[in-house]
Amino acid sequence: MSNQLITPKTLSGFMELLPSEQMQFEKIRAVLEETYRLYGFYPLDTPVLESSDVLLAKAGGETEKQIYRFQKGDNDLTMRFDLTVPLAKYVAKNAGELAFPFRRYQIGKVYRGERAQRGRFREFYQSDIDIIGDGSLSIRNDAEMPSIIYTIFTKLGLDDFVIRINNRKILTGFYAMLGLSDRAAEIMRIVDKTDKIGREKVADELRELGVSEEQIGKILDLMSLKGTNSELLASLRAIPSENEQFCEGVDELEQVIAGIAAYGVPEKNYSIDLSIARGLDYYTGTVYETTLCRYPEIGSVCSGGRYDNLAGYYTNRKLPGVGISIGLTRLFFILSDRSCVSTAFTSPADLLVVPMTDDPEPAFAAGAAFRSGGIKTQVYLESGKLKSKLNYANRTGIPFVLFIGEDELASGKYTLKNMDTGEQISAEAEELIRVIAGYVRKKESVSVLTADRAEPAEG
RNA sequence: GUGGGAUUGGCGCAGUUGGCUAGCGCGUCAGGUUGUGGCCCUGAAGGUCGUGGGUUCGAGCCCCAUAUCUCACCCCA
Repeated sequence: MSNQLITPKTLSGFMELLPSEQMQFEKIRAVLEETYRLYGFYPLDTPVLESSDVLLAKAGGETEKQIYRFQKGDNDLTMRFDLTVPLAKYVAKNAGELAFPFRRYQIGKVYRGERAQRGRFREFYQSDIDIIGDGSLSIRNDAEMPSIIYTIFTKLGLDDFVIRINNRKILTGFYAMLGLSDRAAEIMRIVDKTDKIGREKVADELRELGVSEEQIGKILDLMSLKGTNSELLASLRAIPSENEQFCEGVDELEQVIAGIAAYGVPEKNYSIDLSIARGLDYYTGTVYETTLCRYPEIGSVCSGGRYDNLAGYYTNRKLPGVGISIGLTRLFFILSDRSCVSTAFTSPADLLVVPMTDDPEPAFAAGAAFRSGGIKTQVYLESGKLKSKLNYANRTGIPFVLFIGEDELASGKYTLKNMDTGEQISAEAEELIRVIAGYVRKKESVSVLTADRAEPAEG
């Protein structure tokens, strides 16, 4: 009979969590969501499936190979591979109904049919915010994005991160000045890999592309400019250029950097980095990439940028936007892998009501009373030994158990046991609610992450 | 798509140059303790060693094939 069983398995590249891990994940997710709301973004939920012609309007090359696409009847369907393209469609479709600038956040699963790898998933959460303008959108929005990221990461308990910022106009303008406009996109893709493969290999790849030694030298010199943000801006200013795009890029970058400072983001958490370019080619100006300093090898956990014409595939209306996307699944994976996520307080409830008599009704009444007092309450409904009931509270981490037996029914008071301390008190519901609420509040005030104290595990 | 590693009770692993009844830790269940958990002690259940062939007196171990997982490359969150 056992040979007829089907092995319970989860597909490679699909993350599935145990209950306490899921609680941790949800806590992080809640921080993101709260923060987005705090900054005045609308929630948005678009379908996981879209018509292929809609989703693949801009795709091509590598992207297309990694897409989940299939036929159902006469429909050609594709699973979304990011949240930005569906947003572009949504805004184009509903432009008449929306108030611009349109600010939305979306936390949702996306799908990429690439080979799974450490920290790389086929199904993963992206957590996006974007601001879309009608006709135009102030560059100041480009400065707001990093400030939101800063707020979120700080709330999570991370402080050792850098939001790296560049502007693609600087790169495209610069490459144009070198007479390399025709290969700008490829050059950016290569340059973007510097962190990973190093200067030498970047030079090799550029050489293969047919870029001359002199040009390579200049490209490498530009991207390896070092210094503080103001020093870097000064260096850029010092580059003699008549190229309009280049100058515009430097202007924009300067405004964005000034804006981020004005938003109160500490200097150590953001910096100009002329080597980041982003692979996706819909970015037209500001680009961001965020790395955790303790874990540089995992790459970017959050990236995005400015796109002037993403909705251009769907409408003639000009709808420029700027957005940023947190790779929530990857962020969670790496943080819990490094034991940085606090395992404290992942229980689904604050109170477990345990009936000690055959009559469950007093327990139901107690459950209702504590819930209306704001206490997350479960009533234990199974028969069995007290030992296994208490053990259930242990396993799930429920911090309080309420006993309702002969004694309690006779006295009209409940017995409340604190599972951490073992301490028991006897009182009426109202008082016990205060005790539980106070205890729970204290426990919940602990930061979601313990990253600051954790040593990065070497592997 | 290209390379490397792995697959042994629910989970994590050990298993020597091929040799008796395949072990360990965690977990589960029962008891020690019938309204008081975690710790401890005792005991029990649970395995066709991924699958299919082959070599051998004998295979968890060697050979071939295959599946799945995993790490890395490409690309990306």
